[in-house]
Amino acid sequence: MVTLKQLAKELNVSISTVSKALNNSEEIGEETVKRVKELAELYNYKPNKVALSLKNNKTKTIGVIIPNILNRFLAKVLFGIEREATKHGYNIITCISNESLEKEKESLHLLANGSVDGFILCVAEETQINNEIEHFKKTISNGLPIVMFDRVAHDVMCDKVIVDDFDATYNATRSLILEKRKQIAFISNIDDLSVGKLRERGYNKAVLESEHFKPLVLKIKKKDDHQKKIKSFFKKNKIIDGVIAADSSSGIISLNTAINLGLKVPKDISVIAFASKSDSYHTLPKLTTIRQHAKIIGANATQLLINRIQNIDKTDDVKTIIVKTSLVKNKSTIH
Amino acid sequence: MVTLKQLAKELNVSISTVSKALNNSEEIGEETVKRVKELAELYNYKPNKVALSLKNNKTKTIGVIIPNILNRFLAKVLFGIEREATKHGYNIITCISNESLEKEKESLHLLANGSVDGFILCVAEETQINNEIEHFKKTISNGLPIVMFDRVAHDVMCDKVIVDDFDATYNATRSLILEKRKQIAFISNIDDLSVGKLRERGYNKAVLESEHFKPLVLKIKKKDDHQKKIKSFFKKNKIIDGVIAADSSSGIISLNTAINLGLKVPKDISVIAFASKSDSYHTLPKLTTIRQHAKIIGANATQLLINRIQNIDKTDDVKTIIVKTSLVKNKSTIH
DNA sequence: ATGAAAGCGCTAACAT
DNA sequence: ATGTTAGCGCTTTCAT
Repeated sequence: MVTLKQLAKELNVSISTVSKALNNSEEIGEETVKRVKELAELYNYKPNKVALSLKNNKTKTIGVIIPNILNRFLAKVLFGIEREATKHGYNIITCISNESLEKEKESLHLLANGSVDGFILCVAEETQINNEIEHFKKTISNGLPIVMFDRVAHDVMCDKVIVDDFDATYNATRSLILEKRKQIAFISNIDDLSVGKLRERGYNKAVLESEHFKPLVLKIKKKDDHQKKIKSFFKKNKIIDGVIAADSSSGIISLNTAINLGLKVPKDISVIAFASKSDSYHTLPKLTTIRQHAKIIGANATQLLINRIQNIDKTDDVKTIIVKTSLVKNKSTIH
Repeated sequence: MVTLKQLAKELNVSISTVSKALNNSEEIGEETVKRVKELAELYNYKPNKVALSLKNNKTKTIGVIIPNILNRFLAKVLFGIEREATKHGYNIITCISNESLEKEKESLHLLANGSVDGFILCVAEETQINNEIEHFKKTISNGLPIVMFDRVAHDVMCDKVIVDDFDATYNATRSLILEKRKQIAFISNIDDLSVGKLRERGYNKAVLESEHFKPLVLKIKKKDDHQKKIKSFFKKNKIIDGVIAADSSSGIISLNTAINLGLKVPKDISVIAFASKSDSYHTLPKLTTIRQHAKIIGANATQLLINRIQNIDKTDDVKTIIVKTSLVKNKSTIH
């Protein structure tokens, strides 16, 4: 990479002249500007990012810490973050916590050495279970803003972007009740997460407020064989004619298992799941899904963070944006 | 963030003394080292990454450019890259080209300003279609090494990590032939990609060398309705009793569609797809898959790049690592 | 044992 | 219109 120094030497002018010329300063003569720019072009000069970062005490880089890149929702949020960040001239450094508190702490720690201007993160499962928040607070008090999305730590004062999980699940459950379903089950493999609990509560509310209904919940653990669990759940509870799935995998497997057991979908049983569009193609009939608008969540989180970094909002008040879900009806439900 | 300067001031010693003390230099007195370290600990001092990068002319950061983060395989490779990079003290800056040549060029260009020490990338679809390679060559000649994985540009001299796509598909097709299948179809939505073509050729070879067989290929475009395409393909070609899918989506939809059409799997029809373990759970019976060991691919690519950055291999020869696939047999095939 | 100074690449205030 | 200098935070060589 060619530097100002080298250009200056070759042009027999000072470094600052070159710098000013390239930055279109009024001070420099027309002729000189032309010569400088031509040589810079020739050598494909680009200002060294590291030097600029040091000078400005800003890296134009965002640290993103996500628990699991194989989760479609999280991957999509990352996509949204990347796009929005790029739009504003920011790069993203991605760390994957793998749902581990230790790795999350370490990532936060390692990047808090001037590598990034702030963080966007989704709290790791282990962190939520242990309810640890000190590392977040410390980072913020060190002057590095954090924006949390989806799974958030409520006791940390920072900007947040969340989903209306409770309402979404409540409404989805209501819609199955209106289909005159008799026994609606709730199936989840994210019981440990804040959002998993919210979804269950939304389901419970809808079920309990209609007096003829009783909750019926299946919680699947990571190590379980999902297919087996769901199959035996269905066999044991033949009465089930509706499923609300807290995650895409549970939704897809539920529908396919129902069909495997000889049930007609949606005649005998309806299925709704938190899932993406492409997930809905993985069943026949296509799955009715609760869409979380992951890309928008990512974009919102990024905007919040950049605002805070650039201190556009002079207020110190933290903001919480709630991104509304949409219930996208396909053929796995009647209405 | 506290700096050496601040520590020095507070301790009434020079900056270089502090620096040396923290780096366990022999030159500094025991007592001083102790005082310095204690204060550094107290203030949670961390060497500024940007300053170090400038000094060392090394960022310890890798630029990763992937075409699509929603592709499970690519996400998994990214996971492998992140893990291996972290292990070696490297961060990754992720850019998503979105299969666009322009974005790929731009990302390469933007990060070639000292932001990263080298690149790991998977060539964008548009780049492969247009067969553009100048931007890669330019980057390399600017002194930034590139490692390509999966979809590679053969005419660019750089390290590569690829999959044995041809052999894998050939062998998978052979295994269906040995099941005495009569008409094995090949279904792909990645026809434009180098790996898609390799897989088709592997299939073709297996089919053509057994004289009783004829190739039967369905190519799905991005904009198509995958379910409809596959359903009508099956309806038009009732003779199909085996499917080799070049991608997970085609595999899952093929199997579910077959069942939807009343076929028994694997009795009436076998399905094998390039897909991951979790994909195999999205069908009943579980899908027999060709596994690409994405994490290993990511780890290998990272090792190659770090070796080159650190010039551990003094040779200039470029290396190509072929990561072998595994055929993981589940219940969507007989043998 | 400690400190001063130079230099990594850049910008900007301050000379000339 | 052009140049000199200082400084961002750090390491390291070279004084003292």
